[in-house]
Amino acid sequence: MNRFMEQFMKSGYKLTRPRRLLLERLEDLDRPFTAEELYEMMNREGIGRATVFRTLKLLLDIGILVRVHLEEGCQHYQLAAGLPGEDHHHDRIICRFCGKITDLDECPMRNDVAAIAKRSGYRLQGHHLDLYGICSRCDADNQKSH
Amino acid sequence: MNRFMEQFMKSGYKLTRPRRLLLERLEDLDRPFTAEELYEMMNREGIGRATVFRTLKLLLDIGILVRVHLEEGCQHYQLAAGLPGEDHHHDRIICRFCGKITDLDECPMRNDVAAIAKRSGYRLQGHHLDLYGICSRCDADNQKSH
DNA sequence: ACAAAAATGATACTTTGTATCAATTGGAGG
DNA sequence: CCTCCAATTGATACAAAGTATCATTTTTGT
Repeated sequence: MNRFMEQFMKSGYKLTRPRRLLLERLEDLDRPFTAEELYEMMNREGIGRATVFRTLKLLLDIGILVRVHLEEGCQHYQLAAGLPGEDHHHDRIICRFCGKITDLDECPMRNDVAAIAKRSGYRLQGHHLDLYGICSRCDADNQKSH
Repeated sequence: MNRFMEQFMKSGYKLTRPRRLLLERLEDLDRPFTAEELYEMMNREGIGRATVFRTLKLLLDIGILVRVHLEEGCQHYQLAAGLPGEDHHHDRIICRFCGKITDLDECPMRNDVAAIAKRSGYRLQGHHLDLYGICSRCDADNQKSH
């Protein structure tokens, strides 16, 4: 009976075998995962597709999981508890030509977050910044072909 | 024969009836659209599903379209020419509890873009910033239920 | 231990595409 | 202008990622 199971029952849901197994697996999953990845794990223990997807939805409702939005195969899930407060972010530049992704070393939002939280009234937990452009290499290649 | 059709033929592709019709529709579409939306339009003129998706892919390759990444139903397409340079952006705060979305009135990135472009070597065209948190209302509701 | 309510899993269906392939068409060259 | 053939099309079947239905099973309050 881990912390997720308690939270689950407190929310008024029954703790069944499939749910118990799923919540056990969840403890190890510190990185974002897709529904399909989770389904494959659970299916090896005989748990059906519908149940996995239904349980994912419940966990989102309860707040144990959050959806994170990654460019590639964009529906991912992540433990809400794994989000380290305002430090959770994901900042990068994507080349619209070749798709190359460069992660930003420094977060351009670091000085703005507190002010935005104050003005907006939100308690901020993190962010996701995608800059779009043309990388230097593609830019050079395009110049040549003119 | 509009600018898209010229660019299409210059790239070595045949300008067929379905493609001509699709490129005509494209001229009006200034907002992001999904493949499905485009398919519905084209299908009314008797153009097949496969052709619409194939042509979309070609237009991405050629650079007439870019994919934009919106949270809701995340695969959208947009005219590359419609992107207004560095002014193209989309900044907002999303409540992880109720899903409420608040658009930011001022762009927190406005002062950082030039420096990032310089350091990264990318020619920046726009960005997309999602802040995540709990809105004041959900935050208050959660306090109460403890 | 029992009954009611909740949850399950098999199955069929939906949505958003992709692969196949026989039939058609655009356009380069004569 | 006409012909030919590679490129393209659309019908169809298939795939991946879910969702809806419903008869059966499991939990839990008493």
